[in-house]
Amino acid sequence: MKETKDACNLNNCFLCTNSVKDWLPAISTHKKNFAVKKGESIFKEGDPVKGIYFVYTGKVKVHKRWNNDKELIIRFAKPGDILGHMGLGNNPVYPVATTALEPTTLCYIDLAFFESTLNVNHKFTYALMKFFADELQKSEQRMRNLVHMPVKERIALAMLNLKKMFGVDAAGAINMELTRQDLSSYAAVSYETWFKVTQDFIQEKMIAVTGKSITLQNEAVLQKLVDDANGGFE
Amino acid sequence: MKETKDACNLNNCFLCTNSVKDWLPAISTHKKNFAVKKGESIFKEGDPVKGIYFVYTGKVKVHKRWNNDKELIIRFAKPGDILGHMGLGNNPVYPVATTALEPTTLCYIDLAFFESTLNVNHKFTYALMKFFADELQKSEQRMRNLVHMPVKERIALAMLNLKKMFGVDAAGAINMELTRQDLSSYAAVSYETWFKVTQDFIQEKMIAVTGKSITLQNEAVLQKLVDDANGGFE
DNA sequence: CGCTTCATTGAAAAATGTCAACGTGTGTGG
DNA sequence: CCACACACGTTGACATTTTTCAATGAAGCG
Repeated sequence: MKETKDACNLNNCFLCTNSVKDWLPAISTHKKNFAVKKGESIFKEGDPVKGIYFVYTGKVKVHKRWNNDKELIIRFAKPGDILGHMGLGNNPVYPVATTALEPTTLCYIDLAFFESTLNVNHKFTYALMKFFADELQKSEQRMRNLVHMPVKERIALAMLNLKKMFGVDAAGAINMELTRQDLSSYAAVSYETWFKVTQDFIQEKMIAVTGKSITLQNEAVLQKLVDDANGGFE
Repeated sequence: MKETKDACNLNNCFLCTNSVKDWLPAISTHKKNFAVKKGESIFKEGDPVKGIYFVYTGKVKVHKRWNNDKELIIRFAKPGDILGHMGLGNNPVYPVATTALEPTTLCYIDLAFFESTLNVNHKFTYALMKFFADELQKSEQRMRNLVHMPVKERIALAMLNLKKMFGVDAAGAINMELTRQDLSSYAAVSYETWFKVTQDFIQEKMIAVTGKSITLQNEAVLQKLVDDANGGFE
């Protein structure tokens, strides 16, 4: 992770777009920008919290390790999102790890300046509170889904989520390259299981896979799988 | 749920303890107090969000339904906690249900006044933001635990959590009465499985159960189960 | 006393993960 | 350019875990 200059023009991250105008100069002085290479870690589980990151460009996975070789991808972060906010509570240690999935640029402010910002910049505090409320809602929704949904449905849901989050490219493929390991970690299933279910989906013409690109060919059926699993409750 | 007078003296809920002094009169005028009977629902999944609740006394479960007959208990709320905040994001519908587990008193403010509070009362917004950050951290931790931990460990963890959250009574039993259904929903396992594992724990003198009281007799072993499952990662 | 509800238990089924093997490519050093 | 090792995708068989189902027993209640 390398510090860079001028990567950010104060207009496309959560911090800047949610700050009052006259606080921007202060941000400009205090912020740092970083460039992160694909596959590089931004922080790891257990690292002491020193500051908070805002994603400017790129994509990042937020994950939690399990038993040395398994992991669960909690969520993805994309431009406009926040990283490292879970360390803001009482526990001064990051509870999750974050890794760039493609070249990523970040805006960073240290905890001290972050606290000043919260005190001065009420618009930001408010926006942050709302952001957390949303994240919490998503997290609890996801918790229930992961706990109760069968594997097939979880994988269908994962694919739908990815498309919703990252959109599709010109060819119609989900605009995100993930290793198969990552895909299975996101759906919270073993790699082999993920593979087999995916084969089924391909057989049934619900998705198409070429290399690392995934195209949803029949979103309606995938959605129906998920809906049926929910039994009418969302 | 019945409205009551004078149930709250402005000093023991999240709202009041985190507000600036001169905002308390306004709260006093706008707040409502409710008494909820054991087993009664405060709001249900899908209900439109009208306001936010603060637990004054009692205990509440926050749960999400699944397929008409299964549910997952997301978390518990006790005095000082907040209910209904997940509706604060963009989605104006409660994503979870809340049900009183014993006679409970609540403080309630409607959304309009809540928004005014946020605008005026920055101390409160700040505290709320911190609260959400903590909740989010717990939620993500719990998500990973529920996904990766085997049943036995999940149940051990559930018991330890309950003790940590609610403490013990004079006899040393966990200070909370839950139906066995609720217990299994909290550990995210089927009722029968919960029962069988619990029997094992009793055999091995790790817990004792009399009626609805549960006593942890060997917390260290339960904790070790959980720690081992985590493989050194917290 | 009969009925309903809940607790308890065992057996069977279903879902998922684990393991090992095989093939296919891909890069490297000779 | 070839041979080899190595990583990774792919697959099937198998083991394990967990749930589901059904039967039985116990307990409360009109």
